[in-house]
Amino acid sequence: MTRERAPTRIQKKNRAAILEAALDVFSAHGFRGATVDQIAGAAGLSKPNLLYYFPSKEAIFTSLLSQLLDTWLDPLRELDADGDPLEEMLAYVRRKLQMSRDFPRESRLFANEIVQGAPRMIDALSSDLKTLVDEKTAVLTQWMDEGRITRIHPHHLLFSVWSLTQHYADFDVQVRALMGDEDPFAGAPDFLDTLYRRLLTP
Amino acid sequence: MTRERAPTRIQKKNRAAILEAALDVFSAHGFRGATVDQIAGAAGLSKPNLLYYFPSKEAIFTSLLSQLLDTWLDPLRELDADGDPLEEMLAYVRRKLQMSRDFPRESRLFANEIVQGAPRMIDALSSDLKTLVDEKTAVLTQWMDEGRITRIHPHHLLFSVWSLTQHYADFDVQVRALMGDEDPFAGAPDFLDTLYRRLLTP
DNA sequence: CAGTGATTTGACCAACTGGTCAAACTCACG
DNA sequence: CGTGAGTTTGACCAGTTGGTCAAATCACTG
Repeated sequence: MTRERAPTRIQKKNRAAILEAALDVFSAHGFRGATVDQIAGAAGLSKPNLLYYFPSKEAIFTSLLSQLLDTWLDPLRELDADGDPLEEMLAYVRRKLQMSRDFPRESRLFANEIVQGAPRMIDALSSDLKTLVDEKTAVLTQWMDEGRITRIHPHHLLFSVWSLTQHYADFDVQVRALMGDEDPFAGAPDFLDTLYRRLLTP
Repeated sequence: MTRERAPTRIQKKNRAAILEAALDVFSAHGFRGATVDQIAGAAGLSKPNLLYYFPSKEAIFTSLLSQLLDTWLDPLRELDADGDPLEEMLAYVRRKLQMSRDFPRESRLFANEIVQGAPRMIDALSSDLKTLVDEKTAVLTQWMDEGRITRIHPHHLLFSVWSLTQHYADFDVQVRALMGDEDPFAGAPDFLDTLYRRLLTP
């Protein structure tokens, strides 16, 4: 009594192609700046054909968002309350920086959306993300109470990790325009390691 | 033999109203997401009337950009090579944070543009901004050579200031969704002061 | 207060965009 | 190899958008 049939080979291939193309286009132009035609073209489909797989542009976008948000938050989820506080934070920063290098489109997709007021994400932010952040700030606070890392405002500490790492993905053009040939990701790990070591060592 | 007449009272008033409205609308929706009608409405003008003052949507945008870029870079310009290194940097961070609090629209305007590849700003970035950054990184490097602040990559240091401060403007919705009632700008100055004091003190 | 240049507007246009639909085509399976 | 479900498409539509233009209105100057 399956409510929906299993997806066919073609469905799987095309849905994947559409989401991949949509990530490309949405992250580069934002929701409004992207056109269905553009996405269809990038996915190698005609516009009506694309709309056979997704009911609307909005549906593609939200499908993409909810699919990616989980992955995006994984590095924070891995922060282990039982590990060594300083090493846990340094490892978290490293994971986050790697995501900025390896998945800049995902970063820009979220950046675009949030800068414009996150009209399609605000619910996820104030539920899923908030829950996770509340949980992890509690861990940080405990570490501080135990005197194992410097006492600083835990929210601002998390924001600092996000902004410092995502900056390399979101503001990529600017970073590259100013650094010339030098690879930003060559010096960034050391810089961030030094920064958080000095900030967090009590 | 004036090539252009002096602007009339009405011209001054309307041009200013248009740029103010354009800042509002562009910063909230990005270039493509903003409509001329929206800007005209916000400025209290009809669309054709607005286009009497600016030849196109593009012209409004670039006019706005070039007008604001100068102000936006002022905090960095004020960094004084002859001052005390640590205090100069801390003051710079403070000025930058204040701009994020007092001019979040300007911050988001640039953020929107740069995230999308800065198609209309790339020239300004690689000329004006690059010149300024080259000059100031030289100052930072000298301070490091003199052993007056920690030796770290100067570019990454500047990027860190930008990302840490502008985050509060650009990602305002997210920050507020996670902090609840608490005012982000209450704790931020202390956090950043601690961070840079610890990072830069040799 | 007449005349002239500055300002404002309604009507309009062409291009673009998200989305629909019936018809045509393709594929897997018995 | 026929058949029905799954897939693709050309033609089309309505709403939006950036921009134009001639005509009307307004504001300042002599």
